[in-house]
Amino acid sequence: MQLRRADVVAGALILLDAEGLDALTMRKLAAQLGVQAGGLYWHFKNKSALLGAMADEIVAPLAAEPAPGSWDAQLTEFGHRYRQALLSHRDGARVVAGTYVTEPNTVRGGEMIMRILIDAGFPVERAGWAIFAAGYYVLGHCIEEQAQLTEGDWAERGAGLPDSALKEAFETTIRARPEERFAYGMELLLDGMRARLGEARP
Amino acid sequence: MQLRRADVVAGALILLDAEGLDALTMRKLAAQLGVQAGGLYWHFKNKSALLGAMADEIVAPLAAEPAPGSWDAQLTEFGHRYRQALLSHRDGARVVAGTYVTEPNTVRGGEMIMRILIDAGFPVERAGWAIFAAGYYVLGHCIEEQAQLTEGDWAERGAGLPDSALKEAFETTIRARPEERFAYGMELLLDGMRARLGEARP
DNA sequence: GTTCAAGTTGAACGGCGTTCAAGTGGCGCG
DNA sequence: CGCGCCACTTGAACGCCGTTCAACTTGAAC
Repeated sequence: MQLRRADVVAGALILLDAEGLDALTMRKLAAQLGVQAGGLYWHFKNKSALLGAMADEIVAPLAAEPAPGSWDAQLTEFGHRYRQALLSHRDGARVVAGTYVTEPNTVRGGEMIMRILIDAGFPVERAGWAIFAAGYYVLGHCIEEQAQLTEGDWAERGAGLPDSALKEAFETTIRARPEERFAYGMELLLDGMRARLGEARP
Repeated sequence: MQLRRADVVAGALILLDAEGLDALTMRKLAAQLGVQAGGLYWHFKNKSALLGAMADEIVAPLAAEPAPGSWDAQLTEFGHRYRQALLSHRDGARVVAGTYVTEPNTVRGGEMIMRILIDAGFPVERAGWAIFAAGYYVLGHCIEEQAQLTEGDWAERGAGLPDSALKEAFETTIRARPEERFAYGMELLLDGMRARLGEARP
């Protein structure tokens, strides 16, 4: 029974969910697929190409059309879809952050969201900047959200802090409902975009 | 001649600047310090503790008092200081992103910026959320900025894209003056914070 | 049934982080 | 001044990693 490229990616995502990114090894993946490690290099030129294919798979939901509505509602929906996609696999955010892909889903998603902002009235350049900014925010937020799941030692980290507003903020922040916290940051950026659009200086 | 903890960190930062994060190896660092690799483990329990100490050193400029002024001017200044600190060492942003530190400079910087937002009228929780959001943005932006320096292959990446608004945005975005692009994203977030403060629903 | 490319093996290479018993050197104390 | 001790270093090993490559096997097309 021979492997296809897609089988390797699927197997890699299963292993990722089971053991996390740090334990995702070419040898372990090969073993799970019933194959020797070297054989994987026929399908992917190296590990990072494999991770790129995994990232594109993770991000696949972004290639779907957004629901009709105002540009800011669509952008919000997009942000939440992005977050959900990243959270749908263990360490998904780190996988996506570590690769720079020009594969189909990533590209389609990017085009979709660009169109939303351009139609709303942003010049191409500003639309690009705003999307990159939002992308950094979502990725950073999700990386931290997933780090919390993996290591149970956030309390320990907080314990290293002296008493201060920082400590209080740290503790309430990491205990907050992540969904709500995520939406807040998203709204901050959206307020900024709305303000600039309203004043015709986007 | 024996080593001190601080000598190890200093040597590590020199090696980082010379060869980048991926080539920062315990063996290479030891060689540069005129020592065997195992010896480093007397000073740091493992590599990630060393990276944590490096991160705190990189971020040291954030422990300084901000110049007097309005809260939003101070926050802007802080963001730019953060960016400059990250850019001041090769791969500095990746080093800082990969660690979670409770060391002195990191803590002092965090307390400083919390105070700015709280004095401006944000409830502690919202101040924390806003700062985390801004932090993700700065880190993400700088990681990308530094990736550009290291690999000269952005053009090649763009070439993989089909013609579209995305391609145009991609190309103009990555060629833009990074300082200007950075400031734009920063302003987006600040607009959001100002809006929420003005309407008394922070 | 033969052919031939697609796919796999198995072994090796060099490098990594980390551990640890054994050694050494500098410093304070008597 | 000399001694002892402990902070620091050695040197070698362990187990893991990504990657390479010549040799082998398979399976489908003719």
